[in-house]
Amino acid sequence: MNTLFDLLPEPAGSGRAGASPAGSAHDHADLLDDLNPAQRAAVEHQGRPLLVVAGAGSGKTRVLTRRIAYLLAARDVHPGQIMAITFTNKAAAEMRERVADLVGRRAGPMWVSTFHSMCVRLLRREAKTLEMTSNFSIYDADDSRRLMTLVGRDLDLDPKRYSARALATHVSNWKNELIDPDAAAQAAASDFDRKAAEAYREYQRRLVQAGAMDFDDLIMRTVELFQAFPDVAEHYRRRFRHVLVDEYQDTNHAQYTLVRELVGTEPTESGPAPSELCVVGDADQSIYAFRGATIRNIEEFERDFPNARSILLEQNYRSTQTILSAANAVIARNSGRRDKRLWTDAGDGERIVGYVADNEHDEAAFVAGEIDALADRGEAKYSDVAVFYRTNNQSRVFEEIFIRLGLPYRVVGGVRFYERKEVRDALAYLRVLSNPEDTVSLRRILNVPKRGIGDRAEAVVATHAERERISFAAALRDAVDGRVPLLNPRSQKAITAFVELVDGLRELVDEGTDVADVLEAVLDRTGYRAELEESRDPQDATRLENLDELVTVAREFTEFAQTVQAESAGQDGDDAGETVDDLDEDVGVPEPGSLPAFLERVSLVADADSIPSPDGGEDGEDGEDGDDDQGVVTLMTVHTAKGLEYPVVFCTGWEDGVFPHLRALGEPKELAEERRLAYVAITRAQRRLYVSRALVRTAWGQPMSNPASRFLDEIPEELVDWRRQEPTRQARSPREATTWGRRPGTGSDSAQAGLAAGGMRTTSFQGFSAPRRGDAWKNTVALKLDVGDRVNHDKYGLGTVVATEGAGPRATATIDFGSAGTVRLMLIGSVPMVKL
DNA sequence: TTAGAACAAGTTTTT
DNA sequence: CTTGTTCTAA
Repeated sequence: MNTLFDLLPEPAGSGRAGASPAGSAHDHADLLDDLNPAQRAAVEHQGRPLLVVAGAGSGKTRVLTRRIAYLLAARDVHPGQIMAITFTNKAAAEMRERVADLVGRRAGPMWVSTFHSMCVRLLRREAKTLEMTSNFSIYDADDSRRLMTLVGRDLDLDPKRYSARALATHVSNWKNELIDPDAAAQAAASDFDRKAAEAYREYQRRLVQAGAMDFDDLIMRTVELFQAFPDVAEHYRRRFRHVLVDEYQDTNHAQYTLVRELVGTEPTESGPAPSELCVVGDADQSIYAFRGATIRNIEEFERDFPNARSILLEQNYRSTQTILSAANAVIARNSGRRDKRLWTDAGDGERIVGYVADNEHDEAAFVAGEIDALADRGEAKYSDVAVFYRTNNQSRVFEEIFIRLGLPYRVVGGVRFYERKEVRDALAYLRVLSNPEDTVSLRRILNVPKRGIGDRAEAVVATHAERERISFAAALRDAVDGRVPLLNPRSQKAITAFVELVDGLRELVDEGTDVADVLEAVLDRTGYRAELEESRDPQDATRLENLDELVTVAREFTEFAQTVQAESAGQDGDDAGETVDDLDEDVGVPEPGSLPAFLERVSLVADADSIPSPDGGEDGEDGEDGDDDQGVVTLMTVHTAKGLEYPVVFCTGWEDGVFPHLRALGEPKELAEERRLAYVAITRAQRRLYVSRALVRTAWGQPMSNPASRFLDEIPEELVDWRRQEPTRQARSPREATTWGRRPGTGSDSAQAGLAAGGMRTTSFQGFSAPRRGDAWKNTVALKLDVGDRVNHDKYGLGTVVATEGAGPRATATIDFGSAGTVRLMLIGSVPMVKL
């Protein structure tokens, strides 16, 4: 929650008292002093476009912030000429703070923001140019999906074949590629594309009608703004002479184009010379292709920006050489990448610890035991430890065991605060109050809580709106006046009550009531709170807490804005020097502390969960610390872990089908991204790294036996200290993994061909110690099986195939092993099984 | 209109 | 096994 306020303009005079004013010759020497040569070059570079290829832990934030400070101190750049773009609010806040540490309050007029905030700010300013309201709502993925559901229904699309989700994804991809509805229709090659393009057009029409933009629009419309109005683009180019982009490998095509438009690529007769561009990123950490990020942008930077310069940062200040060597070895398997080898002068450190668990519970128990031992030995606090997994559902087993052992932990990610139903409901009310035409929000709350306006009534009103070519909100008013045919009196009454309710609430807003008080009124007058209070469902108690939390957030938001205003009123004109132009008047930007400002903030800061930082300092809102000031263990997906670092890291679930994920196994591109994900995971660790896998894992209620992750094989064996590589005496049966003692014939039964190999199983079947060379075996199906085939499996013995699914590298077979149970197995790679 | 049952589907997610 | 969505009966 803390990031909610970090992005507000610094209260005037809040610059750190001790910060030197910077700007003197003495100061810029300091700015370069403790940098390595490559970092220094990146900070000092002038002129041509600059790409800083920053390996994990190579100090890229330091380079960025120093560069900004250096621009101000040594090159006489005005802060108002600087635009720094990040992907997350957290990164933006951190950058702003660190620059402020260096240059004090001169940092004020810089634009340091996310792509999306920056675009919102521009779009609100230029709303008139684009002939739209500056008070537009911002739709997130959930809103988009809901709107698409309505569109799909109206176009009579079969929701099975054309799910709102799929359509919304398709549209999002188009927008990321800057393809408008016309172009989409034009290029549509398949049936699906044609329908989707049709849906796209309608979807867009409705967005406009609702006075709303989705996340992708924010970028795309800004690009359109620049391209359609060259004078507007030129205006901003003159203003922002320095553009810096963080995490460049995560940009999509639209964002890339935006950056190009922002800096300009060629000098024109009238316009300014291109602005100075500096992008920082690491292609090896590109893990968001599924969201439209295209690694191409960083790979082709030199082609996109001719005459560009690249600087490579390979020295790492985070991890031991052992960890870096593992990371280097894994990522080296990706083809076509720019060679890059991280190194450190910090020494080798401990070996990586490996563990092969019988099942996921055993794996979790191992992790918990290790954490406990590390804590006992005083080698790490709980807050030094992070546990990574590929998918969110894997957190459960860890939670179960941690709870049982009383090990304090915190799960980061999953369903975020602002994605919770009750929070979204409450916000939908606020959005309707702020923007009456926001149809998606309006229809969301129409019957929440239940007030007798069912699907039928809603459909009748929607039809009326469509026929009369009026908005849904207007149609509701028609319903009140009895001008909607086919609406039964009961529904009409309910709608009237609803409209009056909303009108009453809107009066509060008009009177200038604080956001928090409006919110309280919403919860009370609608009966939303009462309904939850009456419920006996324990989940509803949590919902109430979340709503209270939201009220608190709103309260703090207003108070914070008031503080800022009071302070800056007192110190007007004192700070930050003269403004560069009218940009700082911030036309169209909502009044600080107002309802629209609040809504913008919560739309753009979905980052509600704070992550306990490894230094033990907790920045979360629920401050219950672990005992003895040890903090808490952090659990999260690898994606969430990007950008973070921990002294001790557990990489769990390293199994083919889990990590790399099943869906990636057949696709070389996706597999490469999984490998980058593995690289990210490994490079989070500072001192100690653990890698583990489970032989059997329950997936969808069925036990699955997964082979070792290929990424494990890719770590040089001498770096790993395997604590355990084979199942002990137990757990050969997938059915009774924990209670199993012995099973007939184990070890000596001649029918158990696989097991007869005895100790050799370790090397042949698990194969860690003999990493295979070449990738050919990996994408081939080891066994072709059909229903009815008999097989002999190293672990489970004789079985009969009862079902097969998928094809090629994704093929799985469900096999009945009689007394050993029924197991679903993947047929890729080295299946320890033969067909009879 | 609503509540309950049946049913299907199931990565990752900075904004 | 979960979760969310759609269908059916009151």
